[in-house]
Amino acid sequence: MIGNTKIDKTDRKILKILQANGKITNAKLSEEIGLSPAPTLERVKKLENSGIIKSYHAELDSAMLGLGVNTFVQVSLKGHNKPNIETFLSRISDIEEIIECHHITGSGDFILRIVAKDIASYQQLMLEKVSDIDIVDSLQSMVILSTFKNSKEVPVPADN
Amino acid sequence: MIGNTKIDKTDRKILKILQANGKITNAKLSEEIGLSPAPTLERVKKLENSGIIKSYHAELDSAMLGLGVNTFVQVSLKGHNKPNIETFLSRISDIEEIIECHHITGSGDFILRIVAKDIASYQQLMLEKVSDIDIVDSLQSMVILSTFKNSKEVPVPADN
DNA sequence: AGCATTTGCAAAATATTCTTCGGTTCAAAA
DNA sequence: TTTTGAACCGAAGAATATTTTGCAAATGCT
Repeated sequence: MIGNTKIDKTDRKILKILQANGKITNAKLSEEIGLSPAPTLERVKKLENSGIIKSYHAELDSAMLGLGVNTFVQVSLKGHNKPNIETFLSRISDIEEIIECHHITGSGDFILRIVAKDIASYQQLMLEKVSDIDIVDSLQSMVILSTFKNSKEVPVPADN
Repeated sequence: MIGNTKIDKTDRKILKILQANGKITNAKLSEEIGLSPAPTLERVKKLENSGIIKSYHAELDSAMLGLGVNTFVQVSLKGHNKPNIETFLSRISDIEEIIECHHITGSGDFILRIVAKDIASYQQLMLEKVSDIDIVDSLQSMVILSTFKNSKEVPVPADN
């Protein structure tokens, strides 16, 4: 067996807190869940080793970094076969402005999440690096005007 | 003046590293950027106080939590006026399964990111809590089949 | 039930890390 | 040249993380 994964109420509390604040000290975390530091740390380590906690990240303010354009793009490929898909993925995997790529059901084949400095550099990126891929059939951009919710916290359901 | 914000090459290194690993110790971070711990911490604090670093989060494995369904939903409202938009936002703001909501250009008015345990609970959520909002005109769900890229790291451009 | 085993926890000791405080260098401006 | 300020370093003290030990309750087995 690789890893046992029983999540109890205390673990769920921990997960909720660490999603909201990944940099909380173990001491404060233990206070909030009503345990002493030692077993608290033990639980966190177990959650990390089991893979339930995948990683920790700093979230930046993209506007302050000069990344003013934020979009979703629906991509359709000319053929939906495996080699085409793999070609597409390998072409976009190195483009750091493309921060998400999901294979989806529905009208398009993929949906991308892209950030860019401005419309000009966004256009350049799309023309030179995405439209350029010859198996790309159609692109539909959705520019984000404003974001009302952007939670880094996923609900943690009771597993029953 | 609120906060001065000059980002140099070292700051960009720090931002890149903290995006990838929000829990790195200040000691290791200082090693990686070639500085001693003291000025490293000073820079991190400055980036936090300026708002460039907004927060830190643990990233969880949603599949391991039993959240097997992951979707994007395009939402069109019946009227695009301000009261309608505000009504819509207030209705969805409390739904924790809706983890993102963006106002967008294009065919729809909003795009949502939703997580659910399974198709049944997803359907229930959509029917009872989203379709139910009477100013919602149309919904188009895109179910994520697989995710090829899900970077928590935004490119940090040189500001020139 | 009775015994052994496991699990979860707390307290204390140790190790690591953070954080602050002078002191130094360096470059730009007066 | 002198001054000023910014950025850095090293060391010391404070806070934190981590390990170890031992206890108690729950669990499993005969």
